[in-house]
Amino acid sequence: MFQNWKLIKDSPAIKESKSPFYLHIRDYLAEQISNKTLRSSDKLPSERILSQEFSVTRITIRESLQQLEVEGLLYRANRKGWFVTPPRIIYKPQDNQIFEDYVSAAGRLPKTETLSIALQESTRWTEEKLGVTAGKPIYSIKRKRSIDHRPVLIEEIYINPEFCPGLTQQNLNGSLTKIYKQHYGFSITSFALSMCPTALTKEIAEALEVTTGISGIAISSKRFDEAGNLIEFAREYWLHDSLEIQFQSAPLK
Amino acid sequence: MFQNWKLIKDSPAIKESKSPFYLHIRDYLAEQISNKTLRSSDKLPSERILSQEFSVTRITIRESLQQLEVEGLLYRANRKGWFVTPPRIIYKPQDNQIFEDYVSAAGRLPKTETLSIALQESTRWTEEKLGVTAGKPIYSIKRKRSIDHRPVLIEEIYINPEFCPGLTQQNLNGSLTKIYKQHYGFSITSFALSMCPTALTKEIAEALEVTTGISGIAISSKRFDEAGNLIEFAREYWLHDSLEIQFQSAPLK
DNA sequence: AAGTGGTCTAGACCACCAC
DNA sequence: TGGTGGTCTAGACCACTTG
Repeated sequence: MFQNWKLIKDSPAIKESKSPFYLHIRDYLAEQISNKTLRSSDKLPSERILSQEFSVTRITIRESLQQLEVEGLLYRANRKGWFVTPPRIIYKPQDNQIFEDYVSAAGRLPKTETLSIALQESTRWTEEKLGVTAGKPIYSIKRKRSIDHRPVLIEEIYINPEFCPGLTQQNLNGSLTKIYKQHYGFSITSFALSMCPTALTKEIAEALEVTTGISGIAISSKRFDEAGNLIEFAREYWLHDSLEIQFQSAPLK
Repeated sequence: MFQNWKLIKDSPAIKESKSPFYLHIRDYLAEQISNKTLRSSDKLPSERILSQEFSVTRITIRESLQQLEVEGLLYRANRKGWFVTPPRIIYKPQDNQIFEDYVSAAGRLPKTETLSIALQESTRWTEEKLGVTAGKPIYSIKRKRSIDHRPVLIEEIYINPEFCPGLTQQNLNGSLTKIYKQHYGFSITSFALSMCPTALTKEIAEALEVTTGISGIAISSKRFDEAGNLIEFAREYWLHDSLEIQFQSAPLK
C-alpha cells in the first residue's frame, strides 16, 4: 500500500521550485488523499517510516503532517498515529436542527454520550451568563458527541432548573430540545450564537482523544423558550476539521 | 520591559506539573498578555532572545509561540517577528453589513485596497458558481482589507457584468453594495454563506503578510438582487484570529 | 551588515498504546 | 515489550528585513 512513495529531494524539479521540501511532501500526501490512494480514516505509516521514505528527519515530516492537520486533511489521535480526516458535517445554525438529525441526514452515524451531570451552585460566571442568582443551584451537563465513532465535539451546558425540575432523571444521550418539549411542555424558539476559532484546551482535547492545543471552533449559545425565558447557556468545542457552517438570508419577499 | 522574565525549568513546581515546559512558557506569555504587560500589537523579543530567557532551544520556544498563534493570542508577520494579536472583530452575517461600517462601529479603522480587477473569460469553475456561460466575460476582482492597518482578509469576487456594465470605471476601494445601488439601481437583498476553517495558501498568506500555512477562515458567498438574480460569487480568506461570528435567530413573535 | 524568522539535520529520552 | 507520537537538545544554513 505504501510502496513506491518516492519523492526525490534532490531532483531538479524540487530544487528549482523554491518552496521548502516539507511542502512538497505535503503536496505529495494531499495528492494521495485526493486520488483516494489514502481514504477517509486510513492510518498513515509511522512518522519514522515516513521520514525514511522521504529521506528527511522526523521534525521535517512532522511539519508536513502538521500542515495537513491545519488544513483539515489529516488528524492525529493522541499517540495512536495519523489518519485521513473524514468529510466535514454541514451545520446550519438558523435551522436550529438537532445534532442527531442533521448528522443522520448526511448519511453518517451520530452518537451522544453524557460525561457528567450535576446540580451545582451557580458561580459568578454562570450567574452572568444564565441570569441565575449566584449560589442558587443550576444543572451542569457535559457531553461528548461523535460522528461515525469519531468524537467531534464536547459541550458544556448550564441550565436553569426552574424550567425543568428533575432533569437528571431523564436520559440525556439525545436531544435536550425533545426532553423540554415532551417532559416540560415548552419549546426552544430563539437563540443567539457566537462562533470563534480557538485552540482546544488540554481537558477538551483529552476528552476528544486528540493532541492538546490543536485548533477548534468554540460555539457559545443561549437558548430561549416562547416566552423569552433564558433556558440554557452552552459552549461547544468542535474539532476544526469536522465542521462547515452554512447560512442563508431570509428568502425573497 | 522584558527584564525579569524568569521561569525556572527545573523548579519543583514545574517538574511535578507533568505538562511540557513549552506549555509553561505559553502560560507565562499568555499571562503577560492578559495583565497588559504585553499589549495589543506589541512586538515580542526575537526567538533567540526568548530561548535564552527561558533556557530552551529555539525549537521549544517556537512550540510555545505556535501554540499562542493557534489560540489567536500572538501572530507573526512574515520574517518580521511575533506580535500580540489585536481584539477580534465581530461579524454578524445576517445583518449583511458593510465591512467599513461594522469595523468603524467597533471603533477601529477599516481599509479596502483593490489588488487587481479584470474582465476575463468565465472558466468552468466560475461558470458553475456564477451561472454564466463558459467563455463569456466576467469581472474578477481581488481586494485586501485591513483593520487598524493590519491586513485581515483577502477576497476574490466574481461578478456577472450583465448587471453592472462598466464596473471597472468605479472606485472599488469601498462597498460594492453601495456601487450597485448608486450606479446600477439595484440592491443585494439575499445571500448564502459557507464558512470553513482552512489553512491559508501561499498566495493568500503572502498577500496578508503572514506565514504560509497558518489557519484561517474561508467564507464563500453568493449574493442576489431583489429579483433573485445571482449578481456575484465571492470568497474571503480571513486570519483566524481576527474574527468572531455571531448569529441570532429571528426575534420572538 | 546585522539580525530575524524559516527550514533542516541527527540525534535523545519519555509516556503511552497495542500486542 | 516494542513501537508510537510527544518533547527536547545543540547545532546549521538560508532568505529576507531592518537599519
